[in-house]
Amino acid sequence: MKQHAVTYELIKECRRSGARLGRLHTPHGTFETPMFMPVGTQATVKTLSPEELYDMGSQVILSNTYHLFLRPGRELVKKAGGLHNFMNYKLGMLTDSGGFQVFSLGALRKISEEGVMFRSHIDGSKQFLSPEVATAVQEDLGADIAMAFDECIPYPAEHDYAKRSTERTTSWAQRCLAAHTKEDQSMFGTVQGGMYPDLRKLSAEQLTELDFAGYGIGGLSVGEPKAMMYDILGPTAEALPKNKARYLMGVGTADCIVEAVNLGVDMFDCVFPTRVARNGTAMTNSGKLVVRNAAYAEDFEPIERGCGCYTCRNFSRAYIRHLFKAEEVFALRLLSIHNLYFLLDFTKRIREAIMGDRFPEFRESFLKNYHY
RNA sequence: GGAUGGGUUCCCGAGUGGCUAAAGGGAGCAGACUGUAAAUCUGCCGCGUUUCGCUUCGUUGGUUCGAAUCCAACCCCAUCCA
Repeated sequence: MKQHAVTYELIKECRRSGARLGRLHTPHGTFETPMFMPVGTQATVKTLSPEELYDMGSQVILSNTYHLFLRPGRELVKKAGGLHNFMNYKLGMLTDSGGFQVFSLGALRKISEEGVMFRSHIDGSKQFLSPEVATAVQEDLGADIAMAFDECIPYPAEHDYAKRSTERTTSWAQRCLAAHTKEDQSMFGTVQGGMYPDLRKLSAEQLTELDFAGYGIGGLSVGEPKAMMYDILGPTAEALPKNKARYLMGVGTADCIVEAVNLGVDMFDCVFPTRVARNGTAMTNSGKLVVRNAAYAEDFEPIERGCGCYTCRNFSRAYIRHLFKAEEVFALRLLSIHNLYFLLDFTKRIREAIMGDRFPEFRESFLKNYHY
Protein backbone atom coordinates (compact mmCIF):
# COMPACT_ATOMS: atom_id res chain seq x y z
CA MET A 1 0.00 0.00 0.00
CA LYS A 2 1.32 3.36 -0.92
CA GLN A 3 1.54 6.39 1.32
CA HIS A 4 -1.20 8.81 0.38
CA ALA A 5 -0.90 12.58 0.59
CA VAL A 6 -4.49 12.69 1.74
CA THR A 7 -5.66 10.31 4.45
CA TYR A 8 -8.85 9.68 6.31
CA GLU A 9 -8.84 9.19 10.04
CA LEU A 10 -11.92 7.54 11.46
CA ILE A 11 -12.62 9.05 14.85
CA LYS A 12 -15.92 7.63 15.84
CA GLU A 13 -18.64 5.43 14.46
CA CYS A 14 -22.23 5.83 15.51
CA ARG A 15 -23.39 2.62 17.13
CA ARG A 16 -26.98 2.95 15.99
CA SER A 17 -26.40 4.04 12.39
CA GLY A 18 -23.77 4.14 9.69
CA ALA A 19 -22.71 7.67 10.60
CA ARG A 20 -18.98 8.31 10.92
CA LEU A 21 -17.02 11.13 12.46
CA GLY A 22 -13.59 11.61 10.93
CA ARG A 23 -10.75 13.81 9.86
CA LEU A 24 -9.33 14.33 6.43
CA HIS A 25 -5.61 15.08 6.50
CA THR A 26 -4.40 16.99 3.45
CA PRO A 27 -1.35 19.03 2.44
CA HIS A 28 -3.42 22.14 3.14
CA GLY A 29 -4.70 21.20 6.55
CA THR A 30 -6.83 18.77 8.45
CA PHE A 31 -10.57 18.94 7.99
CA GLU A 32 -13.52 17.48 9.78
CA THR A 33 -16.03 15.06 8.32
CA PRO A 34 -18.89 14.71 7.59
CA MET A 35 -18.15 17.73 5.45
CA PHE A 36 -19.84 19.81 2.81
CA MET A 37 -17.62 21.23 0.08
CA PRO A 38 -18.73 24.42 -1.67
CA VAL A 39 -18.40 24.25 -5.44
CA GLY A 40 -16.21 26.73 -7.26
CA THR A 41 -16.30 25.33 -10.77
CA GLN A 42 -14.33 28.05 -12.50
CA ALA A 43 -11.85 28.70 -9.69
CA THR A 44 -14.39 30.77 -7.80
CA VAL A 45 -17.31 29.98 -5.58
CA LYS A 46 -19.67 32.23 -7.47
CA THR A 47 -20.07 35.69 -5.88
CA LEU A 48 -17.92 34.92 -2.80
CA SER A 49 -14.41 35.76 -1.65
CA PRO A 50 -12.10 33.27 0.09
CA GLU A 51 -12.39 35.32 3.29
CA GLU A 52 -16.16 34.98 3.22
CA LEU A 53 -15.75 31.23 2.74
CA TYR A 54 -13.39 30.95 5.71
CA ASP A 55 -15.83 32.98 7.81
CA MET A 56 -18.65 30.55 7.15
CA GLY A 57 -16.55 27.54 8.04
CA SER A 58 -15.62 26.33 4.58
CA GLN A 59 -12.90 23.67 4.56
CA VAL A 60 -12.36 21.89 1.24
CA ILE A 61 -13.76 23.47 -1.93
CA LEU A 62 -14.18 22.11 -5.43
CA SER A 63 -13.04 23.20 -8.82
CA ASN A 64 -13.52 21.62 -12.20
CA THR A 65 -10.98 20.13 -14.56
CA TYR A 66 -13.05 20.42 -17.71
CA HIS A 67 -13.97 24.06 -17.20
CA LEU A 68 -10.49 25.21 -16.19
CA PHE A 69 -8.96 23.13 -18.97
CA LEU A 70 -11.03 25.10 -21.49
CA ARG A 71 -10.53 28.42 -19.75
CA PRO A 72 -8.09 29.76 -18.70
CA GLY A 73 -6.17 26.59 -19.58
CA ARG A 74 -3.92 24.29 -17.57
CA GLU A 75 -0.68 26.11 -18.45
CA LEU A 76 -1.93 29.39 -17.11
CA VAL A 77 -3.06 27.92 -13.80
CA LYS A 78 0.25 26.10 -13.52
CA LYS A 79 2.12 29.32 -14.24
CA ALA A 80 0.08 31.01 -11.51
CA GLY A 81 1.45 28.48 -9.07
CA GLY A 82 -1.54 26.17 -9.08
CA LEU A 83 -5.16 26.68 -8.14
CA HIS A 84 -4.47 27.53 -4.50
CA ASN A 85 -2.30 30.46 -5.51
CA PHE A 86 -4.33 31.43 -8.53
CA MET A 87 -7.59 31.89 -6.63
CA ASN A 88 -5.96 32.57 -3.28
CA TYR A 89 -7.81 29.88 -1.35
CA LYS A 90 -5.60 28.51 1.40
CA LEU A 91 -7.52 25.49 2.67
CA GLY A 92 -8.36 22.18 1.07
CA MET A 93 -9.15 21.78 -2.56
CA LEU A 94 -10.51 19.04 -4.77
CA THR A 95 -10.85 19.03 -8.51
CA ASP A 96 -13.54 17.07 -10.26
CA SER A 97 -12.19 15.18 -13.21
CA GLY A 98 -14.65 16.23 -15.88
CA GLY A 99 -16.54 12.98 -15.48
CA PHE A 100 -19.69 14.86 -14.66
CA GLN A 101 -19.38 16.86 -17.87
CA VAL A 102 -19.45 13.55 -19.75
CA PHE A 103 -22.99 13.41 -18.40
CA SER A 104 -24.12 17.02 -18.34
CA LEU A 105 -22.73 17.93 -21.77
CA GLY A 106 -24.25 14.80 -23.25
CA ALA A 107 -25.21 16.46 -26.52
CA LEU A 108 -21.73 17.81 -27.11
CA ARG A 109 -19.61 14.74 -26.62
CA LYS A 110 -18.60 11.33 -27.91
CA ILE A 111 -17.29 8.58 -25.67
CA SER A 112 -14.83 5.88 -26.61
CA GLU A 113 -12.62 3.55 -24.62
CA GLU A 114 -9.74 5.92 -25.25
CA GLY A 115 -11.54 8.94 -23.78
CA VAL A 116 -14.15 11.59 -24.50
CA MET A 117 -14.28 14.05 -27.39
CA PHE A 118 -16.03 17.22 -26.30
CA ARG A 119 -17.28 20.04 -28.39
CA SER A 120 -16.40 23.06 -26.27
CA HIS A 121 -19.53 24.81 -25.05
CA ILE A 122 -17.57 28.05 -25.22
CA ASP A 123 -16.36 28.16 -28.81
CA GLY A 124 -17.40 24.85 -30.36
CA SER A 125 -13.82 23.62 -30.72
CA LYS A 126 -13.03 19.92 -30.35
CA GLN A 127 -11.45 18.97 -27.05
CA PHE A 128 -10.29 15.61 -25.80
CA LEU A 129 -10.32 14.36 -22.23
CA SER A 130 -9.01 10.95 -21.25
CA PRO A 131 -7.85 9.41 -18.00
CA GLU A 132 -4.29 10.49 -18.83
CA VAL A 133 -5.23 14.02 -19.88
CA ALA A 134 -7.59 14.57 -16.95
CA THR A 135 -4.90 13.36 -14.56
CA ALA A 136 -2.20 15.53 -16.08
CA VAL A 137 -4.47 18.58 -16.06
CA GLN A 138 -5.35 17.97 -12.43
CA GLU A 139 -1.68 17.75 -11.55
CA ASP A 140 -1.21 21.16 -13.15
CA LEU A 141 -4.19 22.51 -11.22
CA GLY A 142 -2.60 21.07 -8.10
CA ALA A 143 -5.56 20.52 -5.79
CA ASP A 144 -5.09 18.30 -2.74
CA ILE A 145 -7.48 15.76 -4.18
CA ALA A 146 -7.83 14.83 -7.82
CA MET A 147 -10.72 12.68 -8.98
CA ALA A 148 -10.26 9.76 -11.35
CA PHE A 149 -11.84 10.40 -14.73
CA ASP A 150 -15.11 8.48 -14.85
CA GLU A 151 -18.26 8.22 -16.88
CA CYS A 152 -21.36 9.47 -15.11
CA ILE A 153 -24.34 7.86 -16.80
CA PRO A 154 -27.88 9.17 -16.92
CA TYR A 155 -30.94 7.70 -15.26
CA PRO A 156 -32.55 5.60 -16.49
CA ALA A 157 -29.93 3.47 -18.22
CA GLU A 158 -30.08 -0.08 -19.51
CA HIS A 159 -28.20 -2.65 -17.45
CA ASP A 160 -26.15 -3.56 -20.46
CA TYR A 161 -24.99 -0.03 -21.03
CA ALA A 162 -24.46 0.59 -17.32
CA LYS A 163 -22.30 -2.51 -17.17
CA ARG A 164 -20.07 -1.51 -20.05
CA SER A 165 -19.80 1.99 -18.66
CA THR A 166 -18.92 0.72 -15.19
CA GLU A 167 -16.20 -1.49 -16.63
CA ARG A 168 -14.90 1.47 -18.55
CA THR A 169 -14.84 3.58 -15.40
CA THR A 170 -12.77 0.89 -13.72
CA SER A 171 -10.27 0.63 -16.53
CA TRP A 172 -10.09 4.42 -16.71
CA ALA A 173 -9.46 4.45 -12.96
CA GLN A 174 -6.46 2.15 -13.44
CA ARG A 175 -5.12 4.40 -16.16
CA CYS A 176 -5.58 7.47 -13.95
CA LEU A 177 -3.58 5.90 -11.15
CA ALA A 178 -0.90 4.80 -13.56
CA ALA A 179 -0.66 8.34 -14.92
CA HIS A 180 -0.65 10.03 -11.54
CA THR A 181 2.76 11.09 -10.24
CA LYS A 182 2.24 14.19 -8.12
CA GLU A 183 3.25 13.35 -4.56
CA ASP A 184 1.55 16.15 -2.67
CA GLN A 185 -1.77 15.28 -4.28
CA SER A 186 -3.98 12.24 -3.81
CA MET A 187 -6.49 10.69 -6.10
CA PHE A 188 -9.96 9.44 -5.32
CA GLY A 189 -11.66 6.82 -7.49
CA THR A 190 -15.33 7.12 -8.35
CA VAL A 191 -17.79 4.28 -7.97
CA GLN A 192 -20.36 4.01 -10.72
CA GLY A 193 -22.88 1.29 -11.62
CA GLY A 194 -26.08 3.20 -12.32
CA MET A 195 -29.03 2.04 -10.26
CA TYR A 196 -27.92 -1.61 -10.32
CA PRO A 197 -26.78 -3.08 -7.00
CA ASP A 198 -24.68 -5.78 -8.67
CA LEU A 199 -22.77 -3.21 -10.71
CA ARG A 200 -22.33 -0.92 -7.73
CA LYS A 201 -20.89 -3.77 -5.73
CA LEU A 202 -18.57 -4.76 -8.56
CA SER A 203 -17.43 -1.19 -9.06
CA ALA A 204 -16.76 -0.66 -5.37
CA GLU A 205 -14.77 -3.89 -5.15
CA GLN A 206 -12.69 -3.20 -8.21
CA LEU A 207 -11.87 0.33 -7.18
CA THR A 208 -11.09 -0.71 -3.62
CA GLU A 209 -8.48 -3.06 -4.98
CA LEU A 210 -6.86 -0.14 -6.73
CA ASP A 211 -6.10 1.52 -3.40
CA PHE A 212 -7.23 5.06 -4.02
CA ALA A 213 -6.85 7.62 -1.23
CA GLY A 214 -10.61 7.88 -1.01
CA TYR A 215 -13.74 7.09 -2.94
CA GLY A 216 -16.31 9.12 -4.73
CA ILE A 217 -19.77 7.71 -5.21
CA GLY A 218 -20.92 9.09 -8.52
CA GLY A 219 -23.89 8.74 -10.79
CA LEU A 220 -26.44 9.39 -8.07
CA SER A 221 -28.86 12.27 -7.75
CA VAL A 222 -29.20 12.33 -11.51
CA GLY A 223 -32.99 12.31 -11.57
CA GLU A 224 -33.83 9.03 -9.83
CA PRO A 225 -36.31 8.96 -6.93
CA LYS A 226 -34.70 9.64 -3.57
CA ALA A 227 -35.72 6.29 -2.18
CA MET A 228 -33.88 4.61 -5.02
CA MET A 229 -30.80 6.71 -4.37
CA TYR A 230 -30.73 5.66 -0.72
CA ASP A 231 -31.28 2.03 -1.67
CA ILE A 232 -28.24 2.13 -3.92
CA LEU A 233 -26.15 4.33 -1.65
CA GLY A 234 -26.33 2.21 1.49
CA PRO A 235 -24.77 -0.97 0.11
CA THR A 236 -22.33 1.03 -2.01
CA ALA A 237 -20.96 2.92 0.98
CA GLU A 238 -20.78 -0.27 2.97
CA ALA A 239 -18.76 -1.94 0.26
CA LEU A 240 -16.06 0.70 0.58
CA PRO A 241 -13.10 0.44 2.98
CA LYS A 242 -13.60 1.93 6.42
CA ASN A 243 -10.24 3.61 6.47
CA LYS A 244 -10.90 5.76 3.42
CA ALA A 245 -13.14 8.77 2.94
CA ARG A 246 -16.44 8.28 1.13
CA TYR A 247 -17.60 11.16 -0.96
CA LEU A 248 -21.13 11.29 -2.36
CA MET A 249 -20.71 13.45 -5.42
CA GLY A 250 -23.20 16.15 -6.27
CA VAL A 251 -25.36 16.01 -3.15
CA GLY A 252 -26.92 18.35 -2.05
CA THR A 253 -29.75 19.23 0.13
CA ALA A 254 -29.95 18.92 3.90
CA ASP A 255 -32.33 15.96 3.84
CA CYS A 256 -30.15 14.01 1.41
CA ILE A 257 -27.02 14.81 3.40
CA VAL A 258 -28.39 13.64 6.72
CA GLU A 259 -29.66 10.44 5.09
CA ALA A 260 -26.34 9.82 3.36
CA VAL A 261 -24.41 10.40 6.58
CA ASN A 262 -26.74 7.88 8.14
CA LEU A 263 -25.60 5.44 5.46
CA GLY A 264 -21.90 6.10 6.08
CA VAL A 265 -20.93 8.98 3.78
CA ASP A 266 -18.28 11.50 4.83
CA MET A 267 -18.07 14.14 2.14
CA PHE A 268 -20.47 16.07 -0.07
CA ASP A 269 -20.43 18.76 -2.67
CA CYS A 270 -23.21 20.43 -4.57
CA VAL A 271 -24.01 23.43 -6.72
CA PHE A 272 -27.49 23.46 -5.27
CA PRO A 273 -26.97 25.99 -2.45
CA THR A 274 -25.22 28.53 -4.66
CA ARG A 275 -27.29 28.03 -7.79
CA VAL A 276 -30.59 28.11 -5.99
CA ALA A 277 -29.37 31.18 -4.09
CA ARG A 278 -28.81 33.05 -7.33
CA ASN A 279 -32.34 32.13 -8.33
CA GLY A 280 -33.96 33.51 -5.19
CA THR A 281 -34.33 30.47 -2.94
CA ALA A 282 -32.99 30.13 0.59
CA MET A 283 -32.28 26.85 2.35
CA THR A 284 -33.56 26.52 5.90
CA ASN A 285 -34.07 23.93 8.60
CA SER A 286 -37.67 23.63 7.56
CA GLY A 287 -37.00 23.33 3.85
CA LYS A 288 -36.70 25.84 1.09
CA LEU A 289 -37.93 29.39 1.28
CA VAL A 290 -38.43 31.25 -1.99
CA VAL A 291 -37.61 34.68 -0.63
CA ARG A 292 -38.35 36.17 -4.06
CA ASN A 293 -42.04 35.42 -3.50
CA ALA A 294 -44.60 38.13 -2.74
CA ALA A 295 -45.34 36.58 0.63
CA TYR A 296 -42.11 38.10 1.98
CA ALA A 297 -42.57 41.64 0.65
CA GLU A 298 -43.19 43.01 4.14
CA ASP A 299 -41.50 40.32 6.16
CA PHE A 300 -38.77 41.95 8.23
CA GLU A 301 -37.61 38.73 9.84
CA PRO A 302 -34.26 37.24 8.81
CA ILE A 303 -34.25 34.28 6.39
CA GLU A 304 -33.99 31.99 9.41
CA ARG A 305 -34.30 33.19 12.94
CA GLY A 306 -31.30 32.19 15.02
CA CYS A 307 -29.08 31.64 11.99
CA GLY A 308 -25.60 32.96 12.63
CA CYS A 309 -24.69 33.83 9.06
CA TYR A 310 -23.79 37.35 7.97
CA THR A 311 -26.98 37.64 5.95
CA CYS A 312 -29.33 36.64 8.76
CA ARG A 313 -27.50 38.74 11.32
CA ASN A 314 -27.95 41.86 9.21
CA PHE A 315 -30.76 41.70 6.66
CA SER A 316 -34.47 40.93 6.40
CA ARG A 317 -36.43 38.79 3.98
CA ALA A 318 -38.15 41.94 2.73
CA TYR A 319 -34.82 43.58 1.96
CA ILE A 320 -33.42 40.55 0.16
CA ARG A 321 -36.64 40.15 -1.80
CA HIS A 322 -36.39 43.81 -2.78
CA LEU A 323 -32.84 43.26 -4.01
CA PHE A 324 -33.98 40.30 -6.09
CA LYS A 325 -36.88 42.21 -7.62
CA ALA A 326 -34.53 45.08 -8.41
CA GLU A 327 -31.97 42.65 -9.85
CA GLU A 328 -29.26 43.89 -7.55
CA VAL A 329 -26.20 41.61 -7.44
CA PHE A 330 -25.95 41.91 -3.67
CA ALA A 331 -29.02 39.69 -3.48
CA LEU A 332 -27.10 36.81 -5.07
CA ARG A 333 -24.28 37.23 -2.60
CA LEU A 334 -26.51 37.44 0.45
CA LEU A 335 -28.36 34.23 -0.35
CA SER A 336 -25.20 32.41 -1.43
CA ILE A 337 -23.68 33.31 1.93
CA HIS A 338 -26.73 32.10 3.78
CA ASN A 339 -27.17 28.83 1.87
CA LEU A 340 -23.52 27.81 2.14
CA TYR A 341 -23.41 28.78 5.79
CA PHE A 342 -26.54 26.75 6.32
CA LEU A 343 -25.03 23.56 4.87
CA LEU A 344 -21.63 24.07 6.48
CA ASP A 345 -23.30 24.67 9.81
CA PHE A 346 -25.63 21.75 9.20
CA THR A 347 -22.72 19.35 8.72
CA LYS A 348 -21.12 20.82 11.81
CA ARG A 349 -24.25 20.03 13.79
CA ILE A 350 -24.17 16.53 12.36
CA ARG A 351 -20.58 16.11 13.56
CA GLU A 352 -21.53 17.33 17.01
CA ALA A 353 -24.45 14.93 17.09
CA ILE A 354 -22.25 11.97 16.17
CA MET A 355 -19.71 13.05 18.75
CA GLY A 356 -22.46 13.31 21.37
CA ASP A 357 -23.93 9.89 20.52
CA ARG A 358 -27.19 11.40 19.40
CA PHE A 359 -27.04 11.31 15.62
CA PRO A 360 -30.17 9.13 15.14
CA GLU A 361 -32.17 11.57 17.28
CA PHE A 362 -30.73 14.52 15.42
CA ARG A 363 -31.65 12.97 12.09
CA GLU A 364 -35.16 12.12 13.17
CA SER A 365 -35.99 15.50 14.61
CA PHE A 366 -34.47 17.28 11.65
CA LEU A 367 -36.46 15.31 9.09
CA LYS A 368 -39.65 15.71 11.10
CA ASN A 369 -39.40 19.46 10.82
CA TYR A 370 -38.24 19.53 7.19
CA HIS A 371 -40.60 20.14 4.28
CA TYR A 372 -39.62 19.06 0.80
C1' G B 1 -59.60 79.44 -32.38
C1' G B 2 -57.20 76.48 -36.61
C1' A B 3 -54.10 72.27 -38.63
C1' U B 4 -52.08 67.54 -38.09
C1' G B 5 -51.18 63.09 -35.47
C1' G B 6 -53.10 60.09 -31.70
C1' G B 7 -56.24 57.58 -27.59
C1' U B 8 -55.60 49.21 -27.60
C1' U B 9 -56.05 44.60 -21.92
C1' C B 10 -51.29 47.19 -15.17
C1' C B 11 -47.28 49.94 -18.54
C1' C B 12 -45.01 50.35 -23.49
C1' G B 13 -46.69 48.82 -28.05
C1' A B 14 -48.47 45.79 -32.78
C1' G B 15 -53.02 45.17 -35.02
C1' U B 16 -56.79 48.82 -39.84
C1' G B 17 -63.79 44.32 -41.46
C1' G B 18 -64.24 37.74 -39.82
C1' C B 19 -58.25 33.32 -38.77
C1' U B 20 -58.58 38.72 -32.35
C1' A B 21 -59.42 37.89 -25.59
C1' A B 22 -56.29 40.85 -29.28
C1' A B 23 -48.58 39.98 -31.61
C1' G B 24 -44.20 41.41 -28.97
C1' G B 25 -41.80 43.49 -24.79
C1' G B 26 -41.98 45.14 -19.67
C1' A B 27 -44.04 44.71 -14.92
C1' G B 28 -46.51 41.16 -11.84
C1' C B 29 -47.40 36.00 -10.04
C1' A B 30 -45.84 30.97 -9.52
C1' G B 31 -42.73 26.65 -10.38
C1' A B 32 -38.06 24.14 -11.37
C1' C B 33 -32.90 23.87 -10.06
C1' U B 34 -28.48 18.27 -6.41
C1' G B 35 -19.68 16.16 -8.95
C1' U B 36 -22.45 24.47 -12.53
C1' A B 37 -23.16 25.38 -20.76
C1' A B 38 -27.52 28.39 -15.09
C1' A B 39 -27.68 36.09 -11.82
C1' U B 40 -30.78 30.37 -15.76
C1' C B 41 -35.09 27.91 -17.50
C1' U B 42 -40.51 26.97 -17.55
C1' G B 43 -45.60 28.24 -16.85
C1' C B 44 -49.57 31.87 -15.84
C1' C B 45 -50.83 36.75 -16.83
C1' G B 46 -59.61 40.24 -18.80
C1' C B 47 -63.62 37.45 -15.86
C1' G B 48 -66.20 32.89 -15.07
C1' U B 49 -69.32 27.09 -13.38
C1' U B 50 -62.83 27.13 -18.37
C1' U B 51 -62.61 21.83 -24.95
C1' C B 52 -67.63 26.47 -23.33
C1' G B 53 -69.79 31.29 -21.84
C1' C B 54 -69.35 36.52 -20.73
C1' U B 55 -67.12 41.47 -20.88
C1' U B 56 -63.17 44.44 -23.36
C1' C B 57 -59.56 48.29 -27.67
C1' G B 58 -61.49 57.02 -25.09
C1' U B 59 -67.33 57.91 -24.99
C1' U B 60 -72.01 57.62 -27.35
C1' G B 61 -74.59 56.46 -31.55
C1' G B 62 -74.51 54.33 -36.51
C1' U B 63 -73.13 51.08 -41.05
C1' U B 64 -72.58 45.64 -41.55
C1' C B 65 -74.45 38.78 -41.24
C1' G B 66 -69.93 40.39 -38.50
C1' A B 67 -66.29 46.29 -35.92
C1' A B 68 -60.34 47.42 -31.95
C1' U B 69 -60.57 47.95 -37.30
C1' C B 70 -65.59 51.81 -41.48
C1' C B 71 -68.92 56.52 -40.47
C1' A B 72 -70.73 60.66 -37.10
C1' A B 73 -70.65 63.51 -32.83
C1' C B 74 -68.37 64.36 -28.41
C1' C B 75 -64.26 64.05 -24.65
C1' C B 76 -59.14 63.91 -23.85
C1' C B 77 -53.57 63.99 -25.31
C1' A B 78 -49.26 65.67 -28.37
C1' U B 79 -47.02 68.90 -31.87
C1' C B 80 -47.38 73.09 -34.93
C1' C B 81 -49.94 77.75 -36.48
C1' A B 82 -52.68 82.15 -34.70
